[in-house]
Amino acid sequence: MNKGNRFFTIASSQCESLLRNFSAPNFLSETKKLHALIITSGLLSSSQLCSNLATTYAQCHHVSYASQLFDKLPKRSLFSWNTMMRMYVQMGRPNDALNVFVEMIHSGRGRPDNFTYPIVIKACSELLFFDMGIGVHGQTVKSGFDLDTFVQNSLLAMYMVVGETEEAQLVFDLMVEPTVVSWNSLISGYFRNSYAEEALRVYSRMMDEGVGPDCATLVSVLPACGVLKNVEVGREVHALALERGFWGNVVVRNALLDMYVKCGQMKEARLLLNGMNEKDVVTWTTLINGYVVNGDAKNALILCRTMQLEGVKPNLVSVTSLLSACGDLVSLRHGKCLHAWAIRQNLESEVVVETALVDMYAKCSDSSLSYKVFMKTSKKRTAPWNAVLSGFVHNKLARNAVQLFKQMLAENVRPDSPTLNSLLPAYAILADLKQAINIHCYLIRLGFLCKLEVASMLVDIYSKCGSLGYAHQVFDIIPPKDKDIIIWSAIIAAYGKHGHGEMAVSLFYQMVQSGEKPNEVTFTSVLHACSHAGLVDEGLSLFNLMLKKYQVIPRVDHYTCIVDLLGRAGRLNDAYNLIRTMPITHNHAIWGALLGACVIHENVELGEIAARWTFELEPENTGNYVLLAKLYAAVGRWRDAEMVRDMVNEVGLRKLPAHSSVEVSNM
DNA sequence: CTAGGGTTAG
Repeated sequence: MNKGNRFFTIASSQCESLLRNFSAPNFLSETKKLHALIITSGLLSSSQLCSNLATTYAQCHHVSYASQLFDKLPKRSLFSWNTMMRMYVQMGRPNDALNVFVEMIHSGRGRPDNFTYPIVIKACSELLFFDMGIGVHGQTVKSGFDLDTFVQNSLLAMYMVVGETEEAQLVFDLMVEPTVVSWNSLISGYFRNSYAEEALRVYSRMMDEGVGPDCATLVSVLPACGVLKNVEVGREVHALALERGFWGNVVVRNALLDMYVKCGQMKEARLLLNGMNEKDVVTWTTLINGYVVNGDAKNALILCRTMQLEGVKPNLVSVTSLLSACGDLVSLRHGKCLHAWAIRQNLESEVVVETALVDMYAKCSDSSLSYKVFMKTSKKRTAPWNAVLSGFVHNKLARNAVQLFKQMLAENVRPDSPTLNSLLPAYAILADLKQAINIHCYLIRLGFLCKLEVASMLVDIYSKCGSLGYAHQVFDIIPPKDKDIIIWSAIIAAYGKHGHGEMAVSLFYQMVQSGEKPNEVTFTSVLHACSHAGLVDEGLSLFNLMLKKYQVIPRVDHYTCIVDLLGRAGRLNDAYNLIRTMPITHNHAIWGALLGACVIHENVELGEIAARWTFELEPENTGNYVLLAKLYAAVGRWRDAEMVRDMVNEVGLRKLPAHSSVEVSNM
């Protein structure tokens, strides 16, 4: 042996024990040094050491060294197979993990064990490889590993991920001793598959059976309390968190905070935040977003300042929420500030931020900027298209919306239900029958027509186009038992709009008979139908029905319909008294209804009162001046009529220009 | 060595 090499050699037993200790990513450089030492010591020929080195590299997440060494191994231990697969799953490469698994099976060089299956099953569920997952499940049954708790838990999780809740429940029911992990998977799985009630039921069963919950339990059950707005159970969980010492976990605290937010308990949420001494960016963002979704955008922006003052930087999620707040406040100034901030933070090319920016500019009525941001986004995702579409419709740029939708199809971007929810109102604005038939055919082809909200919007579109026949056809497609209050209201409004009062009223009673409880919107539609068709008695009795039987608190538009009804019947004083005695504040519409009636019945005294109110409440509407002039002319007061007409011209000059169109250039 | 968890646009 060469004496000079003595200091640089190392015994293979030493290597083995060192390698065993280097089993985490932060030992990568040590592993590399040891690797070099093994080579210079001539120990690489030892297959045992090579195997150890490969697995250590796998545990250090060094894919290329691990796989190079692993591929050359003459004999592979089960441990090394498993470690390779786990490395790939942990590195977010489940596909490669499955390739290793397939190689293992086909080469006949290894038999999967109870450690292999959970890794493989996890890879299947991450790839949504449902069929393969079932196959692996079958293999576990054949080999008897399906009785292993870890295997069962991973199977349960996989079935939940792919949406097979019944299969998951079956796995759970067959477990001899489900652990807290099994219960947690069941709870969060039901929640993620939108069975929130079931999630709560499982939780209470778990508590009844005396299974000790852990942090994950609380974090799994709290979102279910949130969507169900079940603050009672939420408070119980809160108490449990304090009692069992889970309060120290920031994730639990954030989940609790979000539960209060989702239940609309903003005061409690705020108190909770104020009482926390450790707050992370998620804590703040949860409350900021809470203010936004609970309609208090102003406080969201204020809270952002507070957060920054406490030294916490907003993240991508915070910015999207805050941009939404700016849209709600129609505050272009704040929105632009946030846009600039997002650019500085290099967040502006994140899809969620881009989408939020498009949406914010649209809500602030700046369609050009909205479109400009959209042009810079990646056009592959549906979300930015939806945002710019809904923005166009929001700003009444219906033609642009339809044009953009066609472009979207030309570029093979797949529309989803939000796309249609944004787009279809554009067709209602256009009121173009040919276009309506076009989109109708398209919806049939894509199978979107079975969706109730889509059908309801189509009813509205045909109604706006003046085609009651088509509207009714669409209405009839929906089976009676599936018809909801929205589609009923749409068809009632359609008939009402075109003066078919009797039909509207008849449909209203059909709806009641079908077991649907009319709401304030339905009553608005049917009352409007009555006033439009002059069905005075019918309208009054329906109004009575609304107050007495259905206990609907009337809004100003209900009163407007009644004023219109009474007015048409010549009962002008009754109408006037109703306005004066109703328990809510009047608006321009109700006085407009009275003014219209006064013109028909040539009542100057009340007409002047009504007109004065409309001028006050709606000074830019020239129609009211025209009505008053018409009234004066009808009773022969020509000079007064002339004077009012002159006022129209003055008002007309002050009128704002109509919305400008946005140029949709070729992309 | 293996299984379960929170905030996000339209």
